[in-house]
Amino acid sequence: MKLTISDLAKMTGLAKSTISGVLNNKDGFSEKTRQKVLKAAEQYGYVPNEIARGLSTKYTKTIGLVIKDITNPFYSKLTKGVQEVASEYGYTVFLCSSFEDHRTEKEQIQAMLSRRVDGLIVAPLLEEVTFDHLFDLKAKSVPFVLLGSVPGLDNSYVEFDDYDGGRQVTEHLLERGHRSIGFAAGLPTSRASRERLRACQDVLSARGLALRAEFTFEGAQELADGVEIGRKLIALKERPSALICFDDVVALGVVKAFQSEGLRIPEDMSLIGFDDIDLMIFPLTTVSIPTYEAGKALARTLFGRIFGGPDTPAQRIIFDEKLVVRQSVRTVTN
Amino acid sequence: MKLTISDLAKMTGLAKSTISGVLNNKDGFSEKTRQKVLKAAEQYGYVPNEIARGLSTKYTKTIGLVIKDITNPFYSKLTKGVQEVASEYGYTVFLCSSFEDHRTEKEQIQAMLSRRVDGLIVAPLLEEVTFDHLFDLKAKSVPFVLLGSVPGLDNSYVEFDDYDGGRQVTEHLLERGHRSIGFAAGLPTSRASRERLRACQDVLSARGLALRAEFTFEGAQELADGVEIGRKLIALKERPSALICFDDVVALGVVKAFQSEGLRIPEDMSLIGFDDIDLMIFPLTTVSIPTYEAGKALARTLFGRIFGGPDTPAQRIIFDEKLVVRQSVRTVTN
DNA sequence: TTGTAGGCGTTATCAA
DNA sequence: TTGATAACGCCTACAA
Repeated sequence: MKLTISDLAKMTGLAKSTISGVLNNKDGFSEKTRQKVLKAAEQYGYVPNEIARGLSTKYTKTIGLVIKDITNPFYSKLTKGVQEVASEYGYTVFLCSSFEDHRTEKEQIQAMLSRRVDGLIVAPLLEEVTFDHLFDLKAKSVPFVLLGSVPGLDNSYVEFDDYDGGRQVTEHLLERGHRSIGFAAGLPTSRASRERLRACQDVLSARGLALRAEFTFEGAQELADGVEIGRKLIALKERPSALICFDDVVALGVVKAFQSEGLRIPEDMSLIGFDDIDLMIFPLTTVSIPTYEAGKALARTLFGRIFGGPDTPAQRIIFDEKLVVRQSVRTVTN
Repeated sequence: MKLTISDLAKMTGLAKSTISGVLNNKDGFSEKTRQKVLKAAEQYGYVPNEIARGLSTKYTKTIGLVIKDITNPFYSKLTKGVQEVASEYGYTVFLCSSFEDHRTEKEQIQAMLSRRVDGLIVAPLLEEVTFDHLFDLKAKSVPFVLLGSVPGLDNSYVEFDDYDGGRQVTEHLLERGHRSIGFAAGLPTSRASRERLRACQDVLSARGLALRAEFTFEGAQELADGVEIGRKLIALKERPSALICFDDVVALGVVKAFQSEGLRIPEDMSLIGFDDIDLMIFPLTTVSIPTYEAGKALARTLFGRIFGGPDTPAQRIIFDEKLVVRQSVRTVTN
């Protein structure tokens, strides 16, 4: 059914190696045979079998991308960046979502490895247990790049300065006169969320302030979680004057909860998010994060390592986060 | 470096074929050797090479997914559905975006084919030129499932009843008293957009009404396009009393444009979208589309064909679109 | 400049 | 119940 190199050899009366050589642009062939081969390949619609090629060259022209959730704009933009660079290189990408499950993450990496990807991009879940599977990759000298650093692992990574982002939003709120600040943190598996929270706490405590337990939430991930948190806040006797949300999606949920109760942002509470997602019509003050660029950087770094070999020095690329002031934070005058 | 089946054979003193047989759960091996093999594989961390396996079995345990834009919630949800089913089957998915470019679509399909995917899911661009590459797939009897039917191509597909969705929204507007209706259509490559537009025109003309040229737009795809259309509408002396948008993203853009000019939806114009995307806090009347379910259906249908062989009858799965009434359409009383 | 032979890691076939 | 041996489709020496 499918045409192979041997078929072409028979048809042209040439040897397999000749066909292979011409098709791979090696030199040392007469113009005549070259044309003959090219014409035959074209004519019969020969499609090289990358699987077979991969088996013999050790390059599958394939990379794996393991993210948390493709449904989140943060990751879909990142994915877009990765894909564009990959296709520039003639590479195809395997996409897997870990869905915030640690075991799935491991299994997906295994699956990619058994498919002999040339490299991996992983947005690893942060968790207490272990990063063994990532250290394993390093030990096996599989090329990979991480989104976010892993302590003790000397490997290339791309990350955002989440701590600084957290600092910026907190200072912005302080400048606007807020003293009672809440925080809707993400899942414990999110490094970004942790860093932002930590920065917030640091900045506050430097001013002799602190997050109050009843204004601090955890595990916010989807819109629904934001709605839930919004409802809880509404039910409280006293509300923080401002809430920092782990990301825009969660913030949007809070907005939704407030709107449905006839409350308004920022009049009834100020609100800040992270990501600066496109699909935002609410004038949310947020922090822009160059996820698309990061996706490209991840891919470029990975290809650097794939083509550069195991001695390629580890890269650390850090993207800044930048406060984008809109109208969801009001100025408090005590 | 990497452990192969031959290595295991040497280590255990058994033959390659024995190792292979045990590992693939074939029967006809004594419990003793079986244990011996399993233990060795476990102990030395043997990972089968799917590439080699693929070369010999013709199954790569790999499917390809070609969509238009992963950044659009419509496709990211669909992708999620596909992925979940794929991983149930132990399959990994190649993701490619055509970015609305016909040539890219063809190339990506080629790339997947050369990687010998077991099957393909394609959300094809609609365009005048040709569907040759899809007919080719059929001719080569590559298993594939389409999102949306292609005229004359007898192949499995999953689609949404876009015509009916268009009908529903138009009738809803008529019921609410609207007579001057505008339409922001998507790219000409979108079948969904065409169908909705066609339905709208049909319903209107059945009532002796018609879309006016100055209220009809084309090529709307991103938020920015919606903003643009919103601005144009604002600049007009006369506006339609309601605008139907090809999708929620575009509708969101229109909302944004109106809001930034201090105009309000639905007071200054009614608005309707399609998709019912999650990240919506604006109470937009829209049409819900089960994209996640469609993704699952696409994958299930594809696996049916992959495992069922070439004689598997073509499936046609049609999902209903359902009007979701919120508050972006006002009642007009003449 | 071209052809031959062997190998990549696996599965499948057939003897033993 | 096990073990040789030949594919699978391609690439890469090396020989002609």
